[in-house]
Amino acid sequence: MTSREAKGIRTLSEDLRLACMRISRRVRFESGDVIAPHQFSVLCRLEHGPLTPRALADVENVSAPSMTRTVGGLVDDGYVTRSEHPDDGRQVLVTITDAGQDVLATTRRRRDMWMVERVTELSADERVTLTEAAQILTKIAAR
Amino acid sequence: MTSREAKGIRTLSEDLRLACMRISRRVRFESGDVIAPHQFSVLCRLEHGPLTPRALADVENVSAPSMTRTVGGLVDDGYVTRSEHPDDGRQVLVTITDAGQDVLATTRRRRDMWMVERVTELSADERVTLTEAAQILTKIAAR
DNA sequence: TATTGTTATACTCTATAACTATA
DNA sequence: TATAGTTATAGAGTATAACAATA
Repeated sequence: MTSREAKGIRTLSEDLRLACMRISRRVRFESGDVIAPHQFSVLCRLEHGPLTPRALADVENVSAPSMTRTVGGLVDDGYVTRSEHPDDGRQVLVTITDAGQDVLATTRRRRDMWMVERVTELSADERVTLTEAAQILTKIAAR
Repeated sequence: MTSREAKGIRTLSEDLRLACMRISRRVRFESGDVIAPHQFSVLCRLEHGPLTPRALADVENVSAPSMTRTVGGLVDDGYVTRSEHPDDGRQVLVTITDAGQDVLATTRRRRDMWMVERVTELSADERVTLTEAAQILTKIAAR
């Protein structure tokens, strides 16, 4: 790799990072979320099956008492339910409700709408470029 | 616009938004920031000149008392200083210090490094695509 | 009288330490 | 003895209401 290419990578990385962070920030502030970020994140984890508070705390990188509180709030709002674990009396299963699935879908729809409004204003060529870029960015986000 | 194109826009928008938000989240969690997000944001605002707490509160969309507290913390950490406004005895000027400029530069360097590591692993073709995409995403973030 | 900044107070989310119940 | 979950308590960051100083 030449030094010119290395400088290009630094510039590209900086431009990409800044754009992604600015877009993310604006989506969070301007899409009219009805639930808090930490609540949304937990509901996403429960989308494809119940989890214990311990598992939720680990995957969300928060303490067990914090997750107790977060789950408590979601229960109060009717977005999840607590039930006994079938095999282990110490554990609890947290399950998303229909209302929880609804708020998840609504939040995503409103967030996507923010981006749709902007992508619609682009040229067809720009959308082709972004379609290729989206695959690469998705790969970056996952690696 | 055909219905097929509309569906493409929705899918593209969703993919782009998710990738941007995931990248943003990982940068924030994995780049080892030494200051809190709200502190970083305020320091950025002060980068090109002093501002009053009132102006900072407005641009950051927080209350005046919250900004009093945030500025107080930055003063305690040595990243900004408070001084009298030359023309208006009610107002205060908040100015970034050299240490504040340093922490800003360090934070950006570490955040960019996260992205450089990933962009380096891509093919030259993929980087060409992302170079075009970065311009479009920057436009989206600004509009 | 309006504006700037701060203080008083309260609510939320976070944490660590201690406690209860179960494995 | 170890683990899961909760409760007790405290530390940040946010807010609104009230206050002092200045325009």
